[in-house]
Amino acid sequence: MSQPKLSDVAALAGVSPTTVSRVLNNRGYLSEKTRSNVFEAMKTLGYRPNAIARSLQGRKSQLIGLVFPSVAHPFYGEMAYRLESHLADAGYKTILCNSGDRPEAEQRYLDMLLANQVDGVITGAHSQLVAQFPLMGAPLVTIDRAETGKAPNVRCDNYDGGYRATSLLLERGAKEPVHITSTASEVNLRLRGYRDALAEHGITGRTLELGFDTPHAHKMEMIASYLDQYPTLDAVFASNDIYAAMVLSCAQRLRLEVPTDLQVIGFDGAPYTRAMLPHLATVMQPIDEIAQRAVARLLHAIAGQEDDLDGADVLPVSVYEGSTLRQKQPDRVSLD
Amino acid sequence: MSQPKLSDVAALAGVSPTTVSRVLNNRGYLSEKTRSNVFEAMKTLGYRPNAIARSLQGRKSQLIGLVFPSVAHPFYGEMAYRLESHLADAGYKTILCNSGDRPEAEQRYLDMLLANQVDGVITGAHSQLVAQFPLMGAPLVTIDRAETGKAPNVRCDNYDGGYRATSLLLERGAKEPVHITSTASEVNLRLRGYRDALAEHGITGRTLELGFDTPHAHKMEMIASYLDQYPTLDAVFASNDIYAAMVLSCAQRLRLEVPTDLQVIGFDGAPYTRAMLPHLATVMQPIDEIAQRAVARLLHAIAGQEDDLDGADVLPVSVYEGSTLRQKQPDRVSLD
DNA sequence: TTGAAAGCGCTAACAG
DNA sequence: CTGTTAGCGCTTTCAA
Repeated sequence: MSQPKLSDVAALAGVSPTTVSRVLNNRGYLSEKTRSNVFEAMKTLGYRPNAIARSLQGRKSQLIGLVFPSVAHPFYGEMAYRLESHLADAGYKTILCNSGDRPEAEQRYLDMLLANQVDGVITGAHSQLVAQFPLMGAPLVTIDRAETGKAPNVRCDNYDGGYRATSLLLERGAKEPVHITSTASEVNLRLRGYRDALAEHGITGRTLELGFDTPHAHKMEMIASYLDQYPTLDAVFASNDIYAAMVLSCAQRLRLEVPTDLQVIGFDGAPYTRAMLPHLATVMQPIDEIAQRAVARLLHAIAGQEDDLDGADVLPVSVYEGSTLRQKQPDRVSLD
Repeated sequence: MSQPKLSDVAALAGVSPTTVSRVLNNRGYLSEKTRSNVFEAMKTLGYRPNAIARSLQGRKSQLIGLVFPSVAHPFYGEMAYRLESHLADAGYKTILCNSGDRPEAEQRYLDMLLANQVDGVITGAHSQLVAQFPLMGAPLVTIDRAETGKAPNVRCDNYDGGYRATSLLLERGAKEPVHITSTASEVNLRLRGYRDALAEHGITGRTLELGFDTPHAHKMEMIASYLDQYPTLDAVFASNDIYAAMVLSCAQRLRLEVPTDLQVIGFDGAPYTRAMLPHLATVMQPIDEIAQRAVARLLHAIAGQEDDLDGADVLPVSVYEGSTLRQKQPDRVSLD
């Protein structure tokens, strides 16, 4: 037989299946002798309990669905890595779903996950998912994006990140910083932070929207022609490190000196991104802390506990200055 | 009841469970009337078939395990994304495992996957897995690394990549190119390509080994001090784009002009890496083709077909020249 | 301390 | 065209 089953072990050990199950789950009273007998039988048969059968009979599959736009993206890749690691530590397995930001795909994945009896779902892509959350049948935790609806959410302090990034640009002498983002909606907290920081200096600001589905090459063109069109722009706050990196490339192409002519700061600060672009200033998300909190809240919900945080859980960001920002201005001594 | 089951649908539709199962699987002859009755009952109950139960009773779980060092790494992230997409298209779900290159972790993940009755495993991390392959119980396809043992492998032409990268550096005037890699083992085909290309020009070459577990900051130091120590080095072939990017940063720090003083070429060319470092020359792996082939071979094996390729499946690389290589030399006209 | 029996939700014979 | 029966591998009452 290919895969030995519990009853095979029982037969070899000369006990009942129930007993084998007991030693497997370390439940109830067993004599030392039976235990070792059973263990030995398991060894010799190379027995491996069938997780599927266990899930079927019990209520929990120990499966968690992860739904992200794409793990190819450095931020989501890092996040997925962290989440999977923490879930594995807690004895959970991770089903990976790349929804590509396509709502139908999200929907299909969600159906699939529920059909597979996942104990919970973590998502960073939630047009669909959040709407269905109340009636979903499995706990959901959302990550990163501002929540819509009432699903538990863990994210970094996007507003503060936007505010601090922009303030930093201004502190270092920027007069006209632009914000580059995918889409400038009203719920975009990074944008709000940017605007508020500018407002304090009486500046209005400008936003370049790249769109979600725009092909990469086109985005490059948009950035380049924008920088070209507004030569007075002297700083960029990009809503993620990819865009920031693209700005760096465009600047090089346009012979703009960074940070002299143009200061640049990004957002995310995933380790591999930092490794590839160590000079890029960025607002660093506490990725691992977010992952840990998300897992903790999900497991909490799975355990049937009330979610006392009721909604969002906002973690602090930190700023990495790199060398795409100008040096700190020495305190000016007023001489007049 | 929370989740309606097949028998609930049967009851509501006034038929037997078998019949419901039949319409679900579209098997056998059904009267149109029963079909629609059953469908309606499913609709009103919001029925969703329990995949776990199906797997238990049937033989296949439609689950595939993906074992990689870390999806946070741009190359593996992209690969995982592609693999998951192709697997989903074929109706398979993906269990994600980040082994971090720790053999015990690989072992634990493998056990977990088999316990979960995965129909197959795809891995890019196979110290352990490959060894056990013959007795594993589920088909395995390995990716990227040179195979050890007899497991089916899909990868790019690492030797050719190394050869062409190095040849290109030489063509563009390099006299002393160094190869930077994690570990310079005998089975390192990129290194072999590098050496052979150099040999044709009568050059010996030099290798800097960074190690697998070395912390990032330390790797940076190693590169910087190496470049410092051998000022005659005029080109770098890095075994991946991260190392190449690190070389770029070090060069900047050391005031080495790229490509004038130092030419650089990397390896991998994942799209997000390309977006972030568009000027970096690199040997591009055909990531999506590799993913497609790997999935095809795995499904083939799952279907019980013989694997006619018996071992490796090597896909061609392409070279992206960026601007970290010197310009092509104009054909010299001999005047003497 | 152990076993027998029932059943998790579904499908696959085998009737009819 | 449809239903009955049995069983996937395991755990869980309930008894002994």
